[in-house]
Order: sequence, then structure tokens, then C-alpha cells
Amino acid sequence: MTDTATTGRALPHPAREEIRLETVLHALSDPMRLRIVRELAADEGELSCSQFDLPVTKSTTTHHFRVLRESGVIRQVYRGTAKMNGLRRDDLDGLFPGLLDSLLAAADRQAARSGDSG
Amino acid sequence: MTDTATTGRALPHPAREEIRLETVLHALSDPMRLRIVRELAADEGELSCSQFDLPVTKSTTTHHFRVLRESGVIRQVYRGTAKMNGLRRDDLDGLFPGLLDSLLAAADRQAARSGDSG
DNA sequence: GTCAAACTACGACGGCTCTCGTACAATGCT
DNA sequence: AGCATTGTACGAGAGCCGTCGTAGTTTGAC
Repeated sequence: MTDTATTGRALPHPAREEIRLETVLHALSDPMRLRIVRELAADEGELSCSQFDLPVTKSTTTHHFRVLRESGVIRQVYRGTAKMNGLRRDDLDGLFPGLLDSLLAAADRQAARSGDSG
Repeated sequence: MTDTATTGRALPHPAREEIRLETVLHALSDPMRLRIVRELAADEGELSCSQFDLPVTKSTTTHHFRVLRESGVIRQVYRGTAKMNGLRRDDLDGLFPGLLDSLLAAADRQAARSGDSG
């Protein structure tokens, strides 16, 4: 029992200045992770990992969330047994103004075109 | 001697509608390729492969240019023994409005911050 | 204390990627 | 024709990546 923030253990996040564009792009270049980020942006709040219904195992899901966190795209916080996820909008917008919105818009466009779920 | 366009053999390019966001992001997530794209954008014209002074062998350079072409980021045309490269601005802007500019701006910002060459 | 829920750690496997070196092909110039 | 320039093809090696399964940890509830 370590009382870090709300509850639980701490998770390593890169500082804003440590976020690298290449790493962000690599994180978003995976379909599963792009999907996660899109859902996260749509809900504009905090979602637990279990609220995502991805076609991969839980191990793989954990892996993708870690890649997103370590790249600086999302922030993760434990709350009870759940792990809440949120986009690092402030940091990304501060570092790369307009980039996140362009990326999300591009993903939306492609999803609309490809007939994926909006 | 096949008279395709200006001179020379044809190179396979994806059609505009075949360009996938994930593939583009993956192509740009490599430092060497991001660098190539930045130089290409700065010069806003056609550059031959040999005009790039990359810290890799020619074989590797060829590889990177192919990845960029097959992802739909650049267009390549033979002119004599040289291979001219140009950004597919029209197609990318048509598919993902604002994305390319945001990406280039982000890369510029990071380069300025990191003290790389502008 | 016990139990279920949520997530992690570790090892493994197949596949892709970046890199190189060497050998080769296409073009243009003399 | 001969030759230099430019870029390609092919194979190889090291490393990373996405995926899985199993076993384990942390937390909250009963």
C-alpha cells in the first residue's frame, strides 16, 4: 500500500521535453494503438484498459498501453485495480501544436472511407 | 531504352486511395526517413537520391527511399541515371488535410529544440 | 482471511526492419 | 565501344516488434 496519487504504484512517464516525434509516430503506426488513441480521444476522459474490446489478449493489450505511455501519447494512473488512461493532450499540443488534431482527423477520415466504425 | 515518362523504367506507386495512415506514420517514424522528407519539403522540388548526404550506405538509402515511395509519401521518377524524388503533397493533402504540414512543423520544432540542423 | 477482478512479468515464437557488402544493371558521355 | 555515375538486387546478420500463454501481483469486497 503506497499512497502515490489516488491509489497505488507509480508508472514511469516521459517528461514533456523528452517526448520524441519519431517515437510518437511509431506508437501510432500500429492499428491497435491507433484504435486505442481514437477511442480515448472520442471519450475525452479517462478509460480503464478493460473498457476496450480489442481483438488481442490481455497481455498484448498491456503491451500496447505501455508503448503508448512510454512514447508520451497517454498518461496512465492506477485507481484501485483498474488503470485509467488519458491522452496527454496538453503536452502534445504544447510540443507539436495541431499535430494530434490532424492525426485524429486523418484517422477519422480513413475510418469513414474504409467503412470502419466511426 | 523504354520511353515511359522522361526516361527509363517505371516504379510502382500506391494510388492515392491506397495510401494508409498507419503506413505513412510508420514510414515517418524512422529518423533517416523523416530527415529525407524534411529536406524534400524544404527544397520543394525534385531532388535526386545522391543529393542526400545520409550517414548510411547507398544500399540502405535505396531501402529508405523505397519505403517512402511504397507508403505513398514520395514520388520517384527516373531521369537519366538519376532518380528524382518529390513529396506527394497533393495526394497527402487530399487524403489527410493539414497532416503533412503539422508533421513537418512538428519535425521543425523538434529539430530547433534539439539543436539539430534546421 | 479468502476470493474475484484487473493488470503485469516473463519467456517464447515468427516476422519484420535496418544495416551492410558485393555484385549487377541502366544511363549518358567521350 | 568503353567507362564513370547512379542506383538496384540479393543475401545475411543483429535487433526489435506483435502476439500469445502461463503464472503472479495488487487491490477491493465479502
